[in-house]
Amino acid sequence: MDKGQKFYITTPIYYVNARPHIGHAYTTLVCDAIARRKRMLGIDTFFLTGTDEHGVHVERSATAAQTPPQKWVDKVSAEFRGLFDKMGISYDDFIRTTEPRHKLGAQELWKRIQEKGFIYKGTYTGQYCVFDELYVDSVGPGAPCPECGRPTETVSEENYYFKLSAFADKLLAHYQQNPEFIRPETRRNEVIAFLKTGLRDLSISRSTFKWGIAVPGDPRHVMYVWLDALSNYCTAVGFGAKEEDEQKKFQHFWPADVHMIGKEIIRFHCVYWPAFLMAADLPLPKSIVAHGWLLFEESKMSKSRGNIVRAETVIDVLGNDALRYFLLREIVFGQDGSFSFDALVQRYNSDLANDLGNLSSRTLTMINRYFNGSVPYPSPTVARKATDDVIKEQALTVIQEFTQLFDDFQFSRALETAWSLVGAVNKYLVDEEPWIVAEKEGEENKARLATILYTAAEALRIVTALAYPVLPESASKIWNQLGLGEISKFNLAELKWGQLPLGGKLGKVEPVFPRADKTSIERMQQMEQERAAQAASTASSTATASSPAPAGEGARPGQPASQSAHGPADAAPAAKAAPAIDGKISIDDFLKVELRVGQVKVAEKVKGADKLLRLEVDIGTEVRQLVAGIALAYKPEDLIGRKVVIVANLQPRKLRGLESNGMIVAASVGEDGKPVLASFLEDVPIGAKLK
RNA sequence: GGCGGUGUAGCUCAGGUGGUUAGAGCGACGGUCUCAUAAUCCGUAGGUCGUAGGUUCGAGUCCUACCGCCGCCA
Repeated sequence: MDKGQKFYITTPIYYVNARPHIGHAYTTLVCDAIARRKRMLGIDTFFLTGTDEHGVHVERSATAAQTPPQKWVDKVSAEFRGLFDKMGISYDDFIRTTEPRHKLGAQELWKRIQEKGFIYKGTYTGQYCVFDELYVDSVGPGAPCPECGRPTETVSEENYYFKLSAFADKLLAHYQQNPEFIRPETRRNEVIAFLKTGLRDLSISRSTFKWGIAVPGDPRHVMYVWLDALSNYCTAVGFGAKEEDEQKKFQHFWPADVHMIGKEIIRFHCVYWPAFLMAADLPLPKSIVAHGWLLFEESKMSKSRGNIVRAETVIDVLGNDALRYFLLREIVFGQDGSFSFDALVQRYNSDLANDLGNLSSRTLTMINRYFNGSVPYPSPTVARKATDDVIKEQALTVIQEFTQLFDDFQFSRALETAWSLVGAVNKYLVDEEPWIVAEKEGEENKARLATILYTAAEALRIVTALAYPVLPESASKIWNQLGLGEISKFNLAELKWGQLPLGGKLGKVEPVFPRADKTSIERMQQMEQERAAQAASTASSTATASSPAPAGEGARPGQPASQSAHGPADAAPAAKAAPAIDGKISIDDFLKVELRVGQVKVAEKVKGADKLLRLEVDIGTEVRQLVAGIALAYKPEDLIGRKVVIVANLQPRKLRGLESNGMIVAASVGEDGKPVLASFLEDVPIGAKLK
């Protein structure tokens, strides 16, 4: 088992029709953390990511931008790669579906499936959704796509089909026999439910556009993007290659151990992909893990609301590790999670700066001060107390629990466990008061001090080793400060208590996580605004063919950000972000509205309208007639003499034949929107302007 | 509409097979120490466990209905 043990993990390949954002970063950094941990455990690990570059979208976008498709995809692919490099993602390979090695491999896969007799030619006449690249046979001509709501086109095409229907039973049996195949379980259940309704054959070629991989033996057709894209998992490790070492690589790494995906592409990965592989007589991946979406919280504080947040923003202000830690700690893996700058900074400060960073700082500083920067010798007997062993025992427990949880994709809980040790050591230091012990004379006290600081430093080392996959940059720094050299060379499988070399010299001690102040949130928000504005201006000049649905009454507060591949959520983020940047208006916009205090002089019901009141309101300069829909909430007699706030410069409007010159300001309360008039605690003069 | 999930303190979440005063972290408030990154540590803060019924000696934990949110149904 251990001989030749390998681990092959993949991200989805990202569709180049969208710009990289924090959702892509999330998927990728989760895989990175897993890959780093596996490597640290001494496992031969291969971590793949890349870009998906074919399809009609790309062809149209490139055309619209008057750019050759290849040039277009080169540019966006480089953006993805640039982001991942900036993030320090430790991918072993970055595959692009426009590379020759991929094309050859994808065609090879096609040929194998064909040889086994699972491909046939058929004709499809009906509706086609260009955006989703899907045949939607459930709707008639002129109907919108049930998937994305965009108009469908009527097409009649001769295509190649894949005999997907032949695999329903086999797939079901596979799910049943391999409960780990689809994770989490709720997704597995969905797939099973889907499968039980039966499978129809799948059209796997297109002849209406050219930007794709030619179907072997029939260059009039290109391969269906998903067949093309999915095969990357094989082609990247050498499938279909002529070179012997590439073939060996495939033998070694295939099947993949984990395909990490977003929940929107489950069907493609859990149904189509294994069916393709079965048809080609290739081994199936060990497991397909679907995470949730990253949503952008509608902040109750109504602070702001970034639409699409770029990972770069967070990285530039707080660093890579802050982003990694936040996403892995805050979000329950598998579920949707929300991202906000507030939560990010809070997490950063409390967990990283205050807890871990400060623990490191205080412990190492004391070793520097009291022991000249050499790891002190703990006393085996005299100066030993039970509290020391409690820390040791807890550390051992944490190693176990962390391992179990992390390997079960429960990153959040794994980190929680690790941090329980951080907390325990901080408390241990307060309880043992090494700074007091240091002031006392005598060998025994000296030995006691040594034991305390050794215990703290050793616990710190263990947390650091465990946290490395999540916090590669900072863990390396702490490791260095502990005087331990290159952390990635450490074998995590051997992690146990007592490995901190006695007498070892500490490195230079300095803060690893400087506290973030309030301005960091503002800085990030500002960067987002600038980027969004910039994107909006470029987007207008290079508008893509598939423009997203209009924002309508504002994008729903839960835009998925973890789009991975051809899903419907692929609308260009730039355009989506543009209209409302972050829902804020300028002060000038606000000042356009003239709000004044007025006093109600006359109030009476409007005949024939049970909700309307006719009001005469004194606003200092004049008495205005207003018609307001507040009759259900206020009696006319209760209003007379009352001071209210009105919008004074609203265009006049006629209601029930009465001209209304302004609007009364009221809160809308409850489900039925009951109006509650705005008022003041202090007395205010009539005509006062609000600003 | 069908199937599935979910609704627990301000926030994010724990709460096998029903059983004393419903938990944690963060935030808030008060206090403490001083080695440390205005950090640590301690204490407090009173959440009808979505709503209404039901089963039971006893339900957050089982059942029913309803409400809300979410997902899947090519």
